Amino acid sequence: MGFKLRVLELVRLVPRGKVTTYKELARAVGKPLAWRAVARALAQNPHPVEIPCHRVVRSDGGVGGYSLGVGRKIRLLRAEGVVVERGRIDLGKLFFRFDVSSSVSGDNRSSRGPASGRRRLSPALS
DNA sequence: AAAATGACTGGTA
DNA sequence: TTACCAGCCATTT
Repeated sequence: MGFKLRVLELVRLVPRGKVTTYKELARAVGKPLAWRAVARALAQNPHPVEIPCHRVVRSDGGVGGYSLGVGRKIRLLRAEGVVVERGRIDLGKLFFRFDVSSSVSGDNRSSRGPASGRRRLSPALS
């Protein structure tokens, strides 16, 4: 099975109303530094809406790209309840983390703490 | 075989 | 805060 297929399989596990990142996905497949390749794999997604690749966003909270157009991606996300404002998503609340314990070869190691750490949403709002 | 590519990332300016 | 830049890696030239 190729890298591409593993990525697509994982993306199917992201629940509605939540999002994950290219980076997180890369780690989930066992290649923490391959986010670029992950993005490429998603771009090759043969079935855009069926396989929820629109639930994969940037680590900085940005929406990221989409083969059918970013506008379409945002629309899909909102339809699932994801709040997208000023082109940003609050990963602090909607970030979905893969359960590493149930996959891939043994090289997992602690990599990261809980839900804190990423986030980059502007505090200044109004 | 070697170089370029891209739905990215994190650090610096 | 936004802008730019080097680094990353499976795939494609």
